[in-house]
Amino acid sequence: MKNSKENKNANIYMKNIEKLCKSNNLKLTALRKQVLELIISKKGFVKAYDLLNDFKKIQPNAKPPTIYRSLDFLEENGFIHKLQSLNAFIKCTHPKEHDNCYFLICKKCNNVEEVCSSKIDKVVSNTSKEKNFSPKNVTFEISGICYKCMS
Amino acid sequence: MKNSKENKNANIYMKNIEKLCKSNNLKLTALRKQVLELIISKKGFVKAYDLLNDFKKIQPNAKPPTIYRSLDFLEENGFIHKLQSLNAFIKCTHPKEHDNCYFLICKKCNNVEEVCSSKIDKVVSNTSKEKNFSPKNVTFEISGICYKCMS
DNA sequence: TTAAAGATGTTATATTATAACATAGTGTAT
DNA sequence: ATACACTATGTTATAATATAACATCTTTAA
Repeated sequence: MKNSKENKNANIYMKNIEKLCKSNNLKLTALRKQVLELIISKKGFVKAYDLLNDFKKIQPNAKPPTIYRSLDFLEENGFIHKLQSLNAFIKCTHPKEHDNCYFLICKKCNNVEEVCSSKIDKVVSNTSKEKNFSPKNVTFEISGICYKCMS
Repeated sequence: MKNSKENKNANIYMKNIEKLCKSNNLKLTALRKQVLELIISKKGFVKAYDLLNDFKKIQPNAKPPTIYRSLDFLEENGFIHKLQSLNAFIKCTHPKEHDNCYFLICKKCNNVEEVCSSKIDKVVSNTSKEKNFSPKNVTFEISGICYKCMS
């Protein structure tokens, strides 16, 4: 029951990705799609080499570049994010809706909450303006303990 | 002339670190001090293995753990920061003055500006409160183009 | 239909980081 | 001063993360 619900959500998610790729003229190849499906099938973040091992079940002779190239494509286009403080990857919860996403990472349960906040956006742009800086990418990751893990 | 000024600044910086270690009961061993001196002698950030190569000029049989352990000590105690998006390290411009530091990283000239801003602190604490999250470490790195590199 | 561009396959290697255990130094209670 | 515990460092090995370089296949557009 729970699984079928998750599958349904995953299907909806993938349909959306396909639509976005079509409208943005992006090539969601079989490989890239399979890699993304593996990523979204995970509860939380995933490490590149774990992904590679998973992927080898589909395609036994997959190699690191297989995965890293797909990760590059998916990240460049905002379908996944790299968590820099963990060297890990996680799906974007709302691809193509805006630019930067921020993360709360629980050290205990490893849950990652994606936060999208105009307040943070503003702080980024204000800080940049003050410093005469032209921002391109923002890494904003707060690690700590989530409410579920606080006793 | 310029060099002697830099040496003087480095000396002042190290005196401050020594004072802080004394008052905080931290062991600034010869090794740790030499590693920190190498880091502060760099204009910007430094990669661990570059540091190791530099350090080998002093101590030819230095190994990765030599460096990483010192980096751990220096980071834990707030004397240096790790730039997560670059896998690199940089001295803290004002050690022990507060908790979190934020960075503007220029992709062109590789200059890194450390930013300490109560506005950012507030956004971190407000975001955390909203999400019932207890923050421990903050990674906040904006990469882009600095004003000197804008044409 | 064919040249160019893009995607994937494949081998090899670069880069970043830590585990595990041995040895040496330091502080402290006796 | 001695012996113990603790911390730091030395050393070997390897784990974990990521990319370079080149070959081949596919797609696209002229």
